[in-house]
Amino acid sequence: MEAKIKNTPARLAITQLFENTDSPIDIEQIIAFLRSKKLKTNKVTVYRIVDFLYKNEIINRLEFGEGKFRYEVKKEDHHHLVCSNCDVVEDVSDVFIDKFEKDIAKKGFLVKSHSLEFFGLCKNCQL
Amino acid sequence: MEAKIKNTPARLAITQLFENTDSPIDIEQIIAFLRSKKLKTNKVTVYRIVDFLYKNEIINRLEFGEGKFRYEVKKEDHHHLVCSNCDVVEDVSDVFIDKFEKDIAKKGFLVKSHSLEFFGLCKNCQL
DNA sequence: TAATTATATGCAACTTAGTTGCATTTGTCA
DNA sequence: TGACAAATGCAACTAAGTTGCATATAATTA
Repeated sequence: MEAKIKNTPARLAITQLFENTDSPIDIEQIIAFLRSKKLKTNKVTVYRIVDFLYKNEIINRLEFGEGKFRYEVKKEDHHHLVCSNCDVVEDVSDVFIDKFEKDIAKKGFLVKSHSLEFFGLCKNCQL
Repeated sequence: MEAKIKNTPARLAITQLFENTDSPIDIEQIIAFLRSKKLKTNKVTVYRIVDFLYKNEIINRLEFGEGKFRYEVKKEDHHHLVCSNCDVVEDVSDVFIDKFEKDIAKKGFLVKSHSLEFFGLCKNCQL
């Protein structure tokens, strides 16, 4: 039998945030959101809730070379276009990686997950 | 005229290390190497040398979801197979990403760089 | 609806990765 | 062998994330 989860205000708010947010967010942004909802949740609690969601495969953990993690709700296999100028993150759907993974399997490596991100300039920031 | 670089013992040793190392290493490993060479270089200096090599595009900076950076000498476009069990890192050559980047360009995003890593189990660790 | 209790939280203190300012040292080149 | 820019060391700092432990609270059940 699974551990039963308690629907605390912090957990409900964070779940709601992830459901309504499209781009990958960091702990700081989560705390800011909680503050805006008048919840003064301790950062330790935030880390623990995020950790729980991550370990239960509800959210994904990403790194964009910033020296910290970002999180987003798990969705269909996709990758990110990260603008180095304005930090906008766009999604791109997966097309090729499956094939790639088959080639790798032939070499004897068992792929469990992958990460693919593109860095550059979005439409606006090229002007 | 470019800044003239001084060939200090630390810089020479670190350059040598990168030239002789195949898999991506972190700051801790660099310091361990320096110690093994009887150099008790301060960590600040190590960070500064690595930073210099990175900014001068001699080495690449990578993230494998560990909450820290790893570095390797720049070489032909390739990706990594990271074993979650024994931390061995294998290289795979790039096949598809160029095509992918062309598709992305059509959408108006200007790709400057990308990162692609696969996580899973190497041959040995599957037994 | 009150007692029970596992689950969740807050706090303070800690760790690890990386950074900054400033005084001192050291390669290099003339 | 000076002179001086470049590099280093030190100490103190920041930022991200973690741990132990005491307290609080959501949810169950009597």
